[in-house]
Amino acid sequence: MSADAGEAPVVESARRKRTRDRLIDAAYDVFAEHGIAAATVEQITEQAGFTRGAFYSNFESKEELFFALAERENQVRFDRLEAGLTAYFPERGQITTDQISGIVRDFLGLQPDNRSWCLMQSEFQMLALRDPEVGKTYIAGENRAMSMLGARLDELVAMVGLRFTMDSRELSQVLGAIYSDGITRVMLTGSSNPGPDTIDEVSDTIARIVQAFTEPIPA
Amino acid sequence: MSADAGEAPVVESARRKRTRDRLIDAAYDVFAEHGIAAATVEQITEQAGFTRGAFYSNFESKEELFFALAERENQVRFDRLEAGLTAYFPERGQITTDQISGIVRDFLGLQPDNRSWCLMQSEFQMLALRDPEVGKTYIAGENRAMSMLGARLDELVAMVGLRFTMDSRELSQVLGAIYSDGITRVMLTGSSNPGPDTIDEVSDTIARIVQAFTEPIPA
DNA sequence: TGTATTCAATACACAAATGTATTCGATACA
DNA sequence: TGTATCGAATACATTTGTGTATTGAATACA
Repeated sequence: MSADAGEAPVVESARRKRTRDRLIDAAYDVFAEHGIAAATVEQITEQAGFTRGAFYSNFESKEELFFALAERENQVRFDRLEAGLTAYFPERGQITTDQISGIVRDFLGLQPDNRSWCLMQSEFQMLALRDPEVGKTYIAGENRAMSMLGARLDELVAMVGLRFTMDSRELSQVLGAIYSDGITRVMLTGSSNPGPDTIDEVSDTIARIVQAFTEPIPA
Repeated sequence: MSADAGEAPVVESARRKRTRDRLIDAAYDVFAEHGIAAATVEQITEQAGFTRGAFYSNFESKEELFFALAERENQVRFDRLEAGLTAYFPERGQITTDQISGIVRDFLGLQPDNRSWCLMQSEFQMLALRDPEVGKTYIAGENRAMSMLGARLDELVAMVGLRFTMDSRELSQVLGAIYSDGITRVMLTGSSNPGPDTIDEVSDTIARIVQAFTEPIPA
């Protein structure tokens, strides 16, 4: 025990941070391909170009690594959604509901990297369903995202002289559910099936629901 | 090799069927608790009151056991949904949209055993996302259910002089997505949180959407 | 009742993954 | 430049799960 024991180790070296980040990147790929439960520590460290020593020196467990991954990516997605929503409705003034449909289509179609992220979300949800502690964290993230989305949508439709006839948070939840369900179906039918499940169809459905619960602001 | 080799073993003994069924029952519990990947053959057979010998004598792999489970339960759920839908709208004649809301609430609230089934559905979906062959099977089941639901809903609203303003299959998909998302949230907030996520709220949302996309049949 | 067959139990050999104790090289710092 | 520290590599012991080969009890059948 040194003289200044008890002092919290506030700094993490740059080297350590790089290693952790590379492990998280690798875990993203490996978890997406095999799932958290089936993924091995060896696979992750190999993908990252390390041996297992690096893992155990940086994380307690696979789960801890997953939560670090989820937190990082959740924040990235949250910020991107918020920024994207703002960027798409920059100018005040009149806008038609048809234009809104087009915007929804564009916006959703542009979301990159959906496959791995969707798989991570599902993994997270499964953990949440099986462990109440994880459940709290998961729900907190969901609520944060839905509240932000609801508030943003309120602002945005107000800009074009409209308002929602359903609570915007409830509507956000509905749209989120349809979106998740939709992209899952798109991924599943994917290249093998040029059938009716496309991102455009999902966008259309979302636009139709938005339209059904929107009305002009009375004067 | 006996004289009549090459003859297909058409019958499965009653004993064998009982063993398989007990293993499937046990797998339902074990998969729900730990997930397919984390579940061990030992856990399943122990839960069923067998040793691993019984498993390897009846199934090739955990996955084969899961597909047997999924097929059995999928059929049960499908039949129950179809029967339930019919039972709830038995008589022709006028009915108000408020009554429809009540019926939706009742009907959804009554679905038993949601927790394990939802977990199995999620597990199935994850397998489907990672394996195209499984994906085809999964999508086929989904499409079958949604088509049935859409057709049933068409009949039912027609009975009370209404029709949908959205394709009934698309609407079914929307309602299904909201329902899945909703019960997941209910399970997650569950007993720990008497907040806004209740089965009643989910039912209300569904009823509101049905209402928004329903109109009287013009004379 | 005796015989054949079926099927789960048992025992064993093997593979895979884990976690820890230790080593050793690289970086920081004096 | 020398020394201390940090962090990843390595080696090893252990655990855990798998799959198969064999056994033996129960059931079917004559």
